[in-house]
Amino acid sequence: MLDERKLAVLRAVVEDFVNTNEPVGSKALADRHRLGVSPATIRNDMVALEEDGYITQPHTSAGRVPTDKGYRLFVDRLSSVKPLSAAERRAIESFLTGAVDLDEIVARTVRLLAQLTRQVAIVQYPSLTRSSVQHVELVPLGGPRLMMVVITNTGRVEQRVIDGLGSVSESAVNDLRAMLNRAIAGLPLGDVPDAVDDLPAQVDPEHRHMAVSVLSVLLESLVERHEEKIVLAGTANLAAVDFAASLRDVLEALEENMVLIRLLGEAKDPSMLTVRIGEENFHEGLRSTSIVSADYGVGNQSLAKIGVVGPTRMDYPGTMGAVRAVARYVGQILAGQ
Amino acid sequence: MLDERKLAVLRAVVEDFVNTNEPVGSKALADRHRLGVSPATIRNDMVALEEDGYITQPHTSAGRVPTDKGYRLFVDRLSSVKPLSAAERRAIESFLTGAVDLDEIVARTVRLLAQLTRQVAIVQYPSLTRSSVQHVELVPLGGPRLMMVVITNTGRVEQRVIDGLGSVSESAVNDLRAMLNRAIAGLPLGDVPDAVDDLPAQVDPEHRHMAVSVLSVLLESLVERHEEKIVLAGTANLAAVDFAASLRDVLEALEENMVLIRLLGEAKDPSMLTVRIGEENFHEGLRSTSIVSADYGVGNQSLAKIGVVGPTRMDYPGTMGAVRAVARYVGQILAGQ
DNA sequence: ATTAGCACTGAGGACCACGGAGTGCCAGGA
DNA sequence: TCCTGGCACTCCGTGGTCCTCAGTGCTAAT
Repeated sequence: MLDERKLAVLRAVVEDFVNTNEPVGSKALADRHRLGVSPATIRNDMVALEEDGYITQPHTSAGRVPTDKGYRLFVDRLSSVKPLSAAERRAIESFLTGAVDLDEIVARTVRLLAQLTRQVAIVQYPSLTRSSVQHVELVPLGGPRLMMVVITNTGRVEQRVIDGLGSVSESAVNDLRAMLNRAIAGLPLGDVPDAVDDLPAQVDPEHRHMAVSVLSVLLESLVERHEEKIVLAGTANLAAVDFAASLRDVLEALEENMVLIRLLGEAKDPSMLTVRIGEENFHEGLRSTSIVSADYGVGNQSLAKIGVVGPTRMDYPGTMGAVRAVARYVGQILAGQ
Repeated sequence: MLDERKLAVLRAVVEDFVNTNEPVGSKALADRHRLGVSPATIRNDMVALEEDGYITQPHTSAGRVPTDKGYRLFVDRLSSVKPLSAAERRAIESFLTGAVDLDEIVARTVRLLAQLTRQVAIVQYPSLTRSSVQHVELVPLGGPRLMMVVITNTGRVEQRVIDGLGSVSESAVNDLRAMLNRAIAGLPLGDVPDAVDDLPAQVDPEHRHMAVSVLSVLLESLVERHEEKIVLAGTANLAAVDFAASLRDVLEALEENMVLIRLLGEAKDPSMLTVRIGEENFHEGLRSTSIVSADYGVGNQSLAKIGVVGPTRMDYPGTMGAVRAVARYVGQILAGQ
């Protein structure tokens, strides 16, 4: 069905269309690629490719354009991830070193990725679920209020104000803090709920109310919003593209964090690149975009995802190379923190 | 020069143009507004207004369009801030209550403002400079590393990892923490540098190195990035507008945080609304946008700014009303935290 | 199986005519 | 002196027509 040459034609169509953004015809293909056959032959192959749904004509007497299915085949079988140039790798390093805290690492990463790919970059904050508790701090704020700060081994800090505790004695807070840290310091966050289950029983009744309040806020802060935080950059790059869907729809989709999280989250295989093309995206506004995403993490442990959103007509090998490289470097930086 | 009627004409031109986005002619004005004079008279007034630079014709035989100068006069003298409807005020309240921490307050505020104005909203995080130190926490991370967490009275938390300290003894950390908090808890951040100046001298020589490192990181964290954090929402609303400058330029400007900070920062008068119109913005990409901004804070103390970016052709009274109302509510919420 | 040749198709650009909104100006009226 | 009705003019935008041209599908020859 699809012999070598037909695949070569498809590859050429994708590459040319990505470059020129114009339907590509048989003659142009014969000129620009060394396929060794005449335009007429290419036309015959194109008919076959079109029957199989890999390319399509916008209208009669126009060249061909890849379909989503065509891009899919291209990504799966006809292309390989393009490694970054030395200059690009140096850029990554100089860009990411010197970040002072997690916020800055994430902010720099997302700008970097947007710049490398000239598309919209997305970076998810390291998930709390897979990290572990470094330390819990309790700070009396005066009156009936207390601030709780949870520090994780991925550099992330969650804080909450706890109110309505009645009077808070300094020593009770100290006791509770010590007890808490004894119970959960070093534990993976997933194990925290079990570990604190019987703590209230160990607190003397006078302060049990406070302990219960603190624990409930602690548990809530760990489960509820654990993966919500996402940062974007490079939306200006969208303006250059003309989408089938309106630009507005795309921008709107990008502002809905939950959508983005689901998009990134559906990667099949950790530490692998995932590519979702056009119609494969469940979200209406993103039907004419493709998303390249990858996990990043420390060691084998995947902490979160990064990704790039662009038109289906994107440079897949280059984008995949950039995403993969940035994901690796971020992992290294986080490991060194 | 500019009698009452000419001003009324200018006001009508601005209002109609904002509504329709089309040059407005003398006949349309006479029909839609009760100016009590004929189109011919309006035409004469328009000529005067054009000579003075308040309106302009895109081309002969087209209606008139306000210039930046015209909008300026409209904002300064011809319009008043439009109070929000009861429904809108309810929306603000329900939207902002229930935020658990500063991040969420800011995130909700910016989305709210974007939604109310149907434009791009900007919210700056509360400045550290005007707030004071609530508490400083030092947490040994094991080995030569230490985490420092500074909590301010505006709910903001800054954290830093300090490395390369040699061995860190538990008791030395405890001493330093206590000393630090004695010295600076409750102080405005601006006073911190003076207050810690002579602290190293009080530490026994064995741990002085650690104290110096911690202090330098502390000072750096307070001054360096104090006002950098900014959040955007509603960029999708830009897609509906067609700018003189390209949309790309506007989006690019919005991604440069330093530009935004300067834009917001140039408000003349705290607690007042500031409006910068078109050419008044120093940034190239924002020459065809207007920016409405306001301070928010607790009591008389201004903590930071919020603002809205939209086309010069915007509903100034409505936008100003929304910005003012949201600024006030955020202040209240922060005060209650 | 490949290729050259050829007739056919449809999008897009150039050109043109025309309707209409809006203008400036002038002369007459309050 | 200020306002108004009337009028000729200007120019944009629209819609129609024509033409070019890139690209196609088909057929016959290699």
